[in-house]
Amino acid sequence: MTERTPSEASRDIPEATVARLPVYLRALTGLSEAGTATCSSEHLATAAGVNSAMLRKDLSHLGSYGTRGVGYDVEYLRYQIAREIGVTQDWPVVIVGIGNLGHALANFSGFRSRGFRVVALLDADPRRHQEVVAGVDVRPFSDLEAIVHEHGVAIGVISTPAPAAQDVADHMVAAGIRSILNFAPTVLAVPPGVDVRKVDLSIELQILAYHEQRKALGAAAVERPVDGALEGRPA
Amino acid sequence: MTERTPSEASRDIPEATVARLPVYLRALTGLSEAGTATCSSEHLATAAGVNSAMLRKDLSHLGSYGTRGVGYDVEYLRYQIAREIGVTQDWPVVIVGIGNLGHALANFSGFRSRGFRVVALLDADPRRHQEVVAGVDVRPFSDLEAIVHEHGVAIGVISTPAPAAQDVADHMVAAGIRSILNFAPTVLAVPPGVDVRKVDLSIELQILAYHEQRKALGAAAVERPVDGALEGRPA
DNA sequence: CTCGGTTTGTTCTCGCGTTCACAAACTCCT
DNA sequence: AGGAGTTTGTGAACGCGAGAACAAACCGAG
Repeated sequence: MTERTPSEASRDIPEATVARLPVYLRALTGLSEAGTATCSSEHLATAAGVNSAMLRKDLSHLGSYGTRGVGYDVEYLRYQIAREIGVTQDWPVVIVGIGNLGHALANFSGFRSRGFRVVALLDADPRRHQEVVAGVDVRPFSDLEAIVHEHGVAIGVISTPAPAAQDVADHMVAAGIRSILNFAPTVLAVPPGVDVRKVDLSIELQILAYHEQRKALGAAAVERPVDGALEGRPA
Repeated sequence: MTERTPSEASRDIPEATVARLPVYLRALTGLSEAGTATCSSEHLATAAGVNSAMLRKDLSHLGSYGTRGVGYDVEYLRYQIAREIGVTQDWPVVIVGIGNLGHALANFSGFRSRGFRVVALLDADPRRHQEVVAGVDVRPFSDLEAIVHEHGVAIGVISTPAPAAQDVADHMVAAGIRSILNFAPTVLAVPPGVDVRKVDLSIELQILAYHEQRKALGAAAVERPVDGALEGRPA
């Protein structure tokens, strides 16, 4: 096993590794712009904020790029990771729901610079159809299927309010989109074969709040130890 | 072990469970608004998009709320989870970096409705200091420490461009903030005891792109089976 | 009061992900 | 050429999380 033929190695990369590859890619881009030609796993791992052993294992899943005793060629590794992720090609993307968040997403330069091209902005509200955001005009949601077929869109972004999200997702799937990035705070039901990733801003804050509360509780427990049953039980 | 005193049970909840509690909370709020008084683990799990066994195990970590043969009291469980997360109290939040994304975050109603209150918007650019966003006026970044102390801010949100993020984080930590939600595409270095969660929009898209490429490759392999060494290579 | 039906809480098992530790391999210096 | 120093790639150990399965507990009918 562990053949170094790309198509061999590119089989079954662990999900956790896939989620970190973009971080490595970003770190490598930074090193490249800084003029670094070669880097060790330790160096790159620090830049990516991970353990060096984990980095090496992650990279080993895509092949044996790297030279023992030397390190990794920044440009070469960057290209290999980009190819593995698939961002050497351009991905046309459509954004549905042009509210505050949709505006921000449409203007986000990080998409363009990382292989994604926003080909259309859609909104159900006719009052938004006059607008032009980030050089792209907002079109009616009913144009979705035509746009998907015209540009070969494979990835859709949902930034609508929660109640509209499922309907939008259904239409996306019907139009042939198989990858959805969902910013609406709702659980989406999609048929098998369709990937959904969700980004929920308030969930992240709530996780922080939990730990923050924990810290405060821990500090309070030092002052006044123990004591449990207090707030529970209306039943 | 497994005492049901809240303070006992609230020790060491697995991180994976913590990340799902907000989802359950959202699902319960939905059920509550729909007028549902009681629900089974199966019902709630479906609403939250998870397995019922996992839901029960998650809930068991915070205590034995729920009645065998009956299910969970929606309101009661909702309160217990909210208390466990810490969103029964209000968390003052400060947002730094009022660009497109900062605007969207400041206007995001989901924060307010889930126990978070934006007490200040900060930006280093003086041209933005005249603006009023979502009823809050944009103030200079140098006001950070004063605001943190005045309002007892424990959570900071960074929505600046990447190059400014580390500096902002440093000032936040210096001002006493111990929880940071970072939207800038950079790895933040913070001292131990400070929690950082990151949301990177382009990383999510890249993960989708990887799987999308995979699907396309798989489909191609069906047409033309086998054969390995093709795309790799610029040694 | 007893019994059948239902649902929770928990135990057990399995697989994945992370970390450690080391052999293999490369460079550079003598 | 040979050896010392470095760094990668990987095998093995460990811990955590997910799912299946089951006993305990509760309700309601008779």
